[in-house]
Amino acid sequence: MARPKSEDKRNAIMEATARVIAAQGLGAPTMKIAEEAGVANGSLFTYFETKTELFNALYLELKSGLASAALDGFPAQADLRTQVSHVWSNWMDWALSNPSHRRVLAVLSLSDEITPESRVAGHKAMTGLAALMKQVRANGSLRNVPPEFADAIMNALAETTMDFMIRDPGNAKKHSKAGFEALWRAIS
Amino acid sequence: MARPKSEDKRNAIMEATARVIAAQGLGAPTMKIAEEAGVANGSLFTYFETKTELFNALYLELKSGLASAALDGFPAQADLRTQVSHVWSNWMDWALSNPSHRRVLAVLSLSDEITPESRVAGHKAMTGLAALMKQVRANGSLRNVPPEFADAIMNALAETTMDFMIRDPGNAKKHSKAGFEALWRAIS
Amino acid sequence: MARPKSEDKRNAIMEATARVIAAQGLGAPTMKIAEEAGVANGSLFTYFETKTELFNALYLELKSGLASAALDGFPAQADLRTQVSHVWSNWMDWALSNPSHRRVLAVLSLSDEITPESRVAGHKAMTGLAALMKQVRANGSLRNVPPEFADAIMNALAETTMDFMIRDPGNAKKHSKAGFEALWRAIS
Amino acid sequence: MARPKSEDKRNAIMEATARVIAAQGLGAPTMKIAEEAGVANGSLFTYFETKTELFNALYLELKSGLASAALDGFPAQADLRTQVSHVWSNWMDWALSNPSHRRVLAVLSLSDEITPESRVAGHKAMTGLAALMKQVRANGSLRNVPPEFADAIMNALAETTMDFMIRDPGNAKKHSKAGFEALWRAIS
DNA sequence: CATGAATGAGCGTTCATTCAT
DNA sequence: GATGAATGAACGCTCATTCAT
Repeated sequence: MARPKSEDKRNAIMEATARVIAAQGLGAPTMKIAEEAGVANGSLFTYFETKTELFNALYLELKSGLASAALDGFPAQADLRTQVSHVWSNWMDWALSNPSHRRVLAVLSLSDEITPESRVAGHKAMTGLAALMKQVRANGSLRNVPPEFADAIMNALAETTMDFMIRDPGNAKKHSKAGFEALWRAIS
Repeated sequence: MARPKSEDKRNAIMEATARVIAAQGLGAPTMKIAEEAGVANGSLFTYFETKTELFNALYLELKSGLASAALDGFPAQADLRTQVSHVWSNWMDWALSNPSHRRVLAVLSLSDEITPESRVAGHKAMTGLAALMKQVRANGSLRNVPPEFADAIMNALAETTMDFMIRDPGNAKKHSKAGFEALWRAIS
Repeated sequence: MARPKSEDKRNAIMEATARVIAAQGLGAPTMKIAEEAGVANGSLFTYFETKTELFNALYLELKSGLASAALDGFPAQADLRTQVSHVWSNWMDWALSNPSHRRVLAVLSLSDEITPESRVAGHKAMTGLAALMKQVRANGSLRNVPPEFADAIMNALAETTMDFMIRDPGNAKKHSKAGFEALWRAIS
Repeated sequence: MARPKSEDKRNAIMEATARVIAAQGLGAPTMKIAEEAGVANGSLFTYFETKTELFNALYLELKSGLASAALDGFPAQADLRTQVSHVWSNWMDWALSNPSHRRVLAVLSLSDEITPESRVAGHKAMTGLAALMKQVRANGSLRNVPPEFADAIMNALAETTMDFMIRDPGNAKKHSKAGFEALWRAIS
């Protein structure tokens, strides 16, 4: 499955997909995606065998982007609260500067076009975060719940907070702080 | 007055819709829904003028069902923590006994077929819960946060918890308790 | 095929049909016709077994109405030109006071829902006119053409003239006269 | 540039449309048209975005065909009667050799799927004829009548004559002559 | 490899007609 | 007989995917 000729074109298609999904939801026609990407509709299928494969690839790319943004400048030496807060801020910043990516990721996550394999791979991309969460759990109230549950709670609170920041960007800072405090109370 | 419109049939269609959405997501074909409901494809449109109308009706019904389940046996005299815990338990029970309803409600909530009017009506159905949440906010850490944010946090934690209960029903009780504790820490 | 209960209802349906065809052309849904007539959609089929039968009945009724209007006050003693002119005027008056009937008749005539039998019957209704036309032909330039041809020419010129009168009612009188003169020249 | 759109296929669709309309009237299903044309139902929409667009294109093509047939071999130097007679003959010949085209054109002209723009364009295609008609009017009895009225009369007589020629082809020549004489009397 | 025309299953919806009430 | 819900075949059109150029 060596990557085909033009990495550029592949990226163009992926970005176009994000744009079209943001605008029209799943059900985004491949024809419109191709047009938006500036390629012929048939060419799309040179890069992705099916629409489902394209969606899964996009899901993974967005998830990776999110994970790497979240860990950017991670303060390895700081105390736990600072570390979690750092990740939280990065996450919120990413959402605020890529609102449509955030929306697309939310929509894709809900879709059943995304295979279990992709979901697992998505979590793998979060490895760095996982380690952090592990510490959180070790020391906090979530000591006795499954790891995924703790992750999911963090994720859920983050998603909720992001939604509010995007909806009301004037108070983004405030919402981010409130969200973090709620998270910290929930998990610590 | 000829054959009257059958409430049974209407319900059958609604339930069939829930089942088909649960299985195939939005995009559920009206033809399959009709078949599943045991009526002719054309009959569906006797009860709901459009697919969108059907989806909105289902959204409202599920939302109302959830709300009334949540408030069932509400302990009006108890202290706040007990009240919230009661609602939480009801909610979890509902999800556990109607896992597909829960999934469908989540999917519909995300869809942009659901009109703003339906969303407002959906919130109206939650009036009882809203009053409870108001007290929670008044006394807790979410004092200074927009009401919708607080609601959304509660919702997010509930959804997350439900997912885990459904995924691992053997430990449902345990997950429910852990979820509630996290919630209570987050909001109180 | 004794006529069913209410002659009134039958007429109401017929008139409603004319109105709906005038507004929407053939393809007028039976449901809309029934509604317009103030009866249940199913009742329509008590009076007319099929939509086609209804259309044929309407065709005949309109044709008869036209024929009887055309012959109203026929000046049996007058000379030929006066007689033709009288019929012509009646015809034009009918069109002017029933423009929608005229339109519907035109549309129906073109449709292939109207059976050959109905067309023949339609001509029968014109018996009186036929006798007149026979005289015209006997004495004029159309001596050697088939009777139907002569009839058709008169019909065609009449239709054309009516269209212009309806389109430009301010000059109705003028158009009627011009049409008659053209007819008279063509046939005499 | 991949497979180019095939002019052949476009024509096949257009002709198939004419055939199906001739057989079943407007309401001709796109699926049947496609089948008749030997293409997949979806392909029809590669060539014509909507059924309406297809019908308008066909209308224009038929109208142009008629106009160019009518003016074929036009005797520019001859006297007026000869010129009109020439056009008349051409018209009748066209109808006789394309009876279904004629029927289809008649049906389409009546339909309200044909846009005003198409009608204007249709008239443009008739420019040559229009000039001829102008002379006819200038010198004849229709001097004081709106041009459209005169055109419509000519058209009506032509249609009537064609009908008879098609119905009774054995006497086509005779009918054509009789029709022309009636026309000439009417307009000269 | 890129292109875009070709394909045909599938969709939401309509509507003539039937039939239980 | 009147009613209007029930039926299911059709319809115009879309779109993921294939394939000739």
